[in-house]
Amino acid sequence: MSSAPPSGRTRPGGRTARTRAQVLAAVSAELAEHGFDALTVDSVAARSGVHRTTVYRRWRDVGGLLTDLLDATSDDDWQPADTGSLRGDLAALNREIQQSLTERPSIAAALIAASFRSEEAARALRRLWDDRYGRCELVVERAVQRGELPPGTDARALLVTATAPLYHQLVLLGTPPDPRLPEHAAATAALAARAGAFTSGDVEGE
Amino acid sequence: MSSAPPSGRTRPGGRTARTRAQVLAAVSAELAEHGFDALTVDSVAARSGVHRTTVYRRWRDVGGLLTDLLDATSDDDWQPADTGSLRGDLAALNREIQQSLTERPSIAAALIAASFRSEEAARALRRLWDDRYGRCELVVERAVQRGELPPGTDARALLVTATAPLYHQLVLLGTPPDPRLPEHAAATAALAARAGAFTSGDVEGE
DNA sequence: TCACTAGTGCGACAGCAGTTGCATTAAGAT
DNA sequence: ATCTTAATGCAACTGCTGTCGCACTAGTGA
Repeated sequence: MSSAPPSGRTRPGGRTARTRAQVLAAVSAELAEHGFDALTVDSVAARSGVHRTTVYRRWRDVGGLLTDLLDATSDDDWQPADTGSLRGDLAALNREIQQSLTERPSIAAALIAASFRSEEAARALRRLWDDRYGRCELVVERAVQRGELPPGTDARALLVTATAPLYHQLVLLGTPPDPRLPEHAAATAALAARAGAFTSGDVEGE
Repeated sequence: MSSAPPSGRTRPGGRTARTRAQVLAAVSAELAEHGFDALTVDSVAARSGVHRTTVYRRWRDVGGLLTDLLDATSDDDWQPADTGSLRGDLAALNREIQQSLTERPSIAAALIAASFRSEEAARALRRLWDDRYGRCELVVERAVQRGELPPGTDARALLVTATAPLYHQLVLLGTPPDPRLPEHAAATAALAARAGAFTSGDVEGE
């Protein structure tokens, strides 16, 4: 998961690396100044000093640029916070999500927008989410070990339920960010999970 | 909320109405045959037999076309199902949402995609959601009257929590539709709501 | 130091999106 | 029937996106 598709003996040396650095810096700067809507391959190329054709060849489109920027800036040893309680862990996670969707410039928000135009961006985003949700399953495992949750809890379903309201409000509904929403969504999901809502597909009261 | 912006004495008679019908039919057909990605103003114009310029003038862009199609096909007297229980009502609502996002062609999915390119589509979509969520508050009121929920329950927050997992899974995460998800998300939200998770901002255990 | 070639620069090109000015048609009013 | 003008048709234009062939630069290995 590094930069662009290799084609045989790649040559990651001086100039190539410099080109990539210049282009990614330009993407970041354009994103900060004009936002995602104004982000075009041409503007990035002009700003970076690299030729249009080179950008098109190596990154294909705006989605490719954002994907590479994401790979370059993401820390590969990310792990969920350990606050000692399921609710606290989920709240911390939700705060991170709200932060990443609200900050300016938001690479996450830009990537989501780009995923509707670029198949590469869509795949990159799904890989990212799959990776993150996978790591977060640890949160659920810890809660089970603490006896907070029943064994057999569907970690992925719980995590999606806890985080979905944030994405829905901020990305789709376009609601202004509510500082209490991360905690509230976490608390709600934790409450339902404790009641066994994510265990063996059956919900209390069914 | 009818068709296009009027500019004085509008003239909704024969030819204008015929043009609109032809264009909307073409949008629907293009959407069905080639999907949203291939939906361009030009292709719609060509198929409808109406001139490019006319489409650009009356609908501005793809978002405007989808907005008008939505207005034309939406029933203004929609109301949530009354199944006798909160959980049942939410499940029915979620089934409708899953249906609208999964059917081919999905105007809803296309409109969501378009909302990232067209400001008009974005506003139309938010109006639609605001309208729907507003009508669905009735579901929560009924539940309160039945004694299923505590008074003072935040209807909008509950509804968003109940429906968010569907949008998140289907639209953002790109997960294939799970036939049990509508019921499960509804049951989870109903469970949390009964425990007071959406009452006066405080959650049980805080 | 030298040869090989991946990567880049460059210009030209096709194609689509969206706009503008003007001519034409037809809806609605008298 | 006649007039007014909203709505449409038409053609030309700008600007942006993405591609292609060719020349050239500079890593990389010998």
